[in-house]
Amino acid sequence: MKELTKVFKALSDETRLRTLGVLREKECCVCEVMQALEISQSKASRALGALYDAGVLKLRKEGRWSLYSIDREGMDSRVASIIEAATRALKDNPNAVRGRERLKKAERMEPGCAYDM
Amino acid sequence: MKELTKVFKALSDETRLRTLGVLREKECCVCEVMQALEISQSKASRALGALYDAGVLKLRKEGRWSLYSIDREGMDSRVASIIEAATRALKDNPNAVRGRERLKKAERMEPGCAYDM
DNA sequence: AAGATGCATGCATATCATCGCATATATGCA
DNA sequence: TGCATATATGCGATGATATGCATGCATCTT
Repeated sequence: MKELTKVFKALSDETRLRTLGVLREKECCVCEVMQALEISQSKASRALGALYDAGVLKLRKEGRWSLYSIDREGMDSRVASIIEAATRALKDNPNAVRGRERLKKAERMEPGCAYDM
Repeated sequence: MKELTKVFKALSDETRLRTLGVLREKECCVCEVMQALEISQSKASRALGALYDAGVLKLRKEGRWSLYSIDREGMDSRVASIIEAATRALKDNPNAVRGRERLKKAERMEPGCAYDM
């Protein structure tokens, strides 16, 4: 039960949901997420961390990058169907679509982001 | 997006999730929920109210009773698939099962509630 | 009409979440 | 080694949540 509420809590925040919407597309590093969503580095890092803690994402370290992706195989099947429903809901969401648009432009090295919102 | 986060937020609390687990079974009045989950009246009322506000439940007033049930038809399809995943996840959850067990007793104790009439 | 019942809600309060800022850690490169 | 980059996190301020208690309100019963 706790595991379930944890997942729902992770999805209950707009930043984190948008993050999931971007990861729907592909594995991302923190700096790609911050560019795609136009958010600060700490905000992106925390959003990813929360989704990771909830068991939704997996993490792969590569050099100085932390590469996050949806952990489709590792998830409990109950959680998996929730995440699937969530990502499907994000498919046509305008907000999520915009995030994925910006993701295409995002590059892997973009320091000291001034975005901060 | 806001609608989605609202639904997830509604599901991110143990009391509310357990409430959904009970409603999975049948339409319930507030007093049945409070007995099934062994929680206070105000807690039950608020849990139901929050799920209602999120668009997950519908409400039918009958005499002095407020009868809540999962609004399967009225829900947005995106939300519906999330709720379906959630209720499926609650199907075998021990905590949720216990709630439904107690719900059966609650019926006996409150024959005026729901059902019949 | 008076009392009981079922429910919603305002208030006070305790707990928790969010976020920017600054900083720590780890890695890579010259 | 020294410096830049990518990420994580401690801290503090601000805001949001959860919940018990008391009470208000509508409805039913007698």
